[in-house]
Amino acid sequence: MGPRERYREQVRDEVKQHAWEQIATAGVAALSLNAIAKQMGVSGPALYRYFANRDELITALIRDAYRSLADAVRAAYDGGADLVGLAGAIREWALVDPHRYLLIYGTPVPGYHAPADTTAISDEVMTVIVEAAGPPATAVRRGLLFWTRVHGVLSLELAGHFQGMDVDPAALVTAEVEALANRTRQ
Amino acid sequence: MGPRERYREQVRDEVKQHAWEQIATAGVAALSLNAIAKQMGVSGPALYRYFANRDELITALIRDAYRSLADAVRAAYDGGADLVGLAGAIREWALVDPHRYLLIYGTPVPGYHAPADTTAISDEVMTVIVEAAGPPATAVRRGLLFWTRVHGVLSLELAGHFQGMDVDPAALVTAEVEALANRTRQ
DNA sequence: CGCGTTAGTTAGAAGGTATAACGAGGAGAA
DNA sequence: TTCTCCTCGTTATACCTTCTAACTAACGCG
Repeated sequence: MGPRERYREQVRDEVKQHAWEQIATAGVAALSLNAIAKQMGVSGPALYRYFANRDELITALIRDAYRSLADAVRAAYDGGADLVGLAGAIREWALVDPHRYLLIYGTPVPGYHAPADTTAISDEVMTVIVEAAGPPATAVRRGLLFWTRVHGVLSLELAGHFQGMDVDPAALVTAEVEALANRTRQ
Repeated sequence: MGPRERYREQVRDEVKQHAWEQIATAGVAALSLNAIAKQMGVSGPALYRYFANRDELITALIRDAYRSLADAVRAAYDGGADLVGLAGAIREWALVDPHRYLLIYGTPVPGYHAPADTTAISDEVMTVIVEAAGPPATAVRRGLLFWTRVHGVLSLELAGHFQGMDVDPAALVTAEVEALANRTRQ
């Protein structure tokens, strides 16, 4: 990789870093290429050398978010976590930057279709979950239920729908996953 | 109510109707006062007589959405539906216009805080669910779990995350709610 | 050393929210 | 009935956004 490409990657990373800061404070809707350019001390159109348009930047961010989540889940599993531990790891990851979680699992951007490689990373997460969800006969089913239950609590928590409701989200997630592990009927 | 106010309400309703059409096709992010004005054959600024800004329009839409959901849930309950029936009614309501459900339970608009009356309607929904979730001792808990489970499946379904995954969302919701009704441990 | 790619610039189109200032007309009061 | 005032819709404008086009400067590569 020559110096040209290296510089290019460096700038792309810097753009994404600023983008994450904007998303963390005001959500993806407020993401502005112009504002990022201003922060970086360049003119607006300069960024179009690095990202064809706003969607391509968001796609890159989504890919990175999936990658980060997959790594976190994989690390927890390799560290010996069971389903409850996995759920905790996912929740911790989400709480670090709620908008990052919502970028993946929140309201989809209209007209946006995830490229194949992001769905591949998504499958990677699911694979780990299913692996942790044994016994094999019902692992896929249990993995699916794990996913919907954790997401059910987590997305409502992140969206602030538990506000003033005397709910302990961490305990709720744990209880839901434990109930999943101990139940007899599907 | 004089003719002035009546006309005012009429125009507000017309604006909201166009707004729903836009949201249904392109999501709330693409909601444009300007485009609505064009559709109605008036200039852009004319609409600011009826809605102080874009946020106020969205607030009105959210209120209407909550109202509609509460009515649907209430109607199902009065029609003799149990928890499974209620879940089905909620899902049906959501599928009629996915963006309407996501407007309420999807990624929150940054900086937006729901006014008290919308949370009151939201409580109304919860009250019906808890009523249907008896016995009283664990009704609140079961109502909460009902909510998180149904939302978990529904939001993933609406966001298209089950695409190509061989999942029957309707059966999944039913199974989750039934498991909730038949389980012994919390 | 020079050629060619690449980065960054300014200008500008198209479209968005929102405010200000102005003219026209209907509702309601005298 | 007439007069007054409020409300509505208009245009003009400021400022924001994404994104394209055309040009210049500079840097890496052969």
